[in-house]
Amino acid sequence: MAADLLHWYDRHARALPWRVPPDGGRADPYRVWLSEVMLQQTTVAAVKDYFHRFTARWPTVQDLAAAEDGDVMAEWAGLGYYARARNLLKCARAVAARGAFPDTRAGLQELPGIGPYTSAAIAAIAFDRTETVVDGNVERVMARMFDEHTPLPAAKPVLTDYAARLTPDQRPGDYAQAVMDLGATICTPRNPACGICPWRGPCAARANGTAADLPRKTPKAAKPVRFGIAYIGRRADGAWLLERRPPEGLLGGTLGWPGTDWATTDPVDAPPIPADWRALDAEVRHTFTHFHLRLSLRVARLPMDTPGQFLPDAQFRPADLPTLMRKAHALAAPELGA
DNA sequence: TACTCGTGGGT
DNA sequence: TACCCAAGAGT
Repeated sequence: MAADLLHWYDRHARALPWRVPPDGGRADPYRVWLSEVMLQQTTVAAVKDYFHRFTARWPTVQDLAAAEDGDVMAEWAGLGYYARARNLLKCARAVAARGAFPDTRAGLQELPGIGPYTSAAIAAIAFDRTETVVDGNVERVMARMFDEHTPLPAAKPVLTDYAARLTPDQRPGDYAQAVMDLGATICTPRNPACGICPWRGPCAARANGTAADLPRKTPKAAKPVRFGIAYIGRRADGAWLLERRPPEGLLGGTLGWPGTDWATTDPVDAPPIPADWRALDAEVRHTFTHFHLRLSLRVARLPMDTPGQFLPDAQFRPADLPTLMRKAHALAAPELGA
């Protein structure tokens, strides 16, 4: 069964920057690790440019380990789930200190930001270990192959067991990528292309006509709306009033505009410094994983003797901000002569 | 176990 | 528009 999938993969593998060349080039553990962390809960299309920028700027794990925290956070800005960037640096420094990546799944999983999926992926792809990767694609493929109706996430252990049963001991890295590619291109969440699937023969859901209904998932809670105010201040010399957010929690470690907490009740105006703050009519609407945010904006031109942390205009790039803060800047900048 | 943690694209 | 979804990890 695995041979059928590998045969399909050999003919349909997509050209992705982090792939091992099909003619036998060696997988670079650093690039495999970097790509897998970036791909956590993130689409291939979103990752591509980030991967190229990171590898161009930091070609080895030693280079990344020596980078400044703020530079890495700025380079990651816009990709989301910023704990990944914080853990990326921790992991790079741990690997640089020990000399190289561990070459076993257990060793890899001790590192920050490397969990059950990523450890298996690196071990299989970079070190040719027979390990089973279980991501969202694999869960969906296994739920259909075995017509498993138990809803996720409760079904995860059985789906993992199914996946392990099918894993071959030849070409484990290619096989891992093949199952994920199958899920991404054929065994898709909606309208699966069962007619051209290399596993259409053994697939139980295909036989039972249930493929499109699997995997089942427990319903998610509705997202509440939260409200807040952000203050975009600019000094007479063009410098911007910005702050580094605390290293834990939402947008932890990223650069952003000072502001109120985000609560389900109307925010109380609380400027970071006294000034002639002016409210903008437009608000930023942004959706996070578990709530919607409506962010009101205040802008002010600030005198040169204003206390606080200012970033000179020449060093300020909106692209260094997370998307929410970038949206706020886009609305406020025209009001501040930028 | 269940929750937290971003963002952009597809339908 | 309002969902759903994406190569999950940490707590």
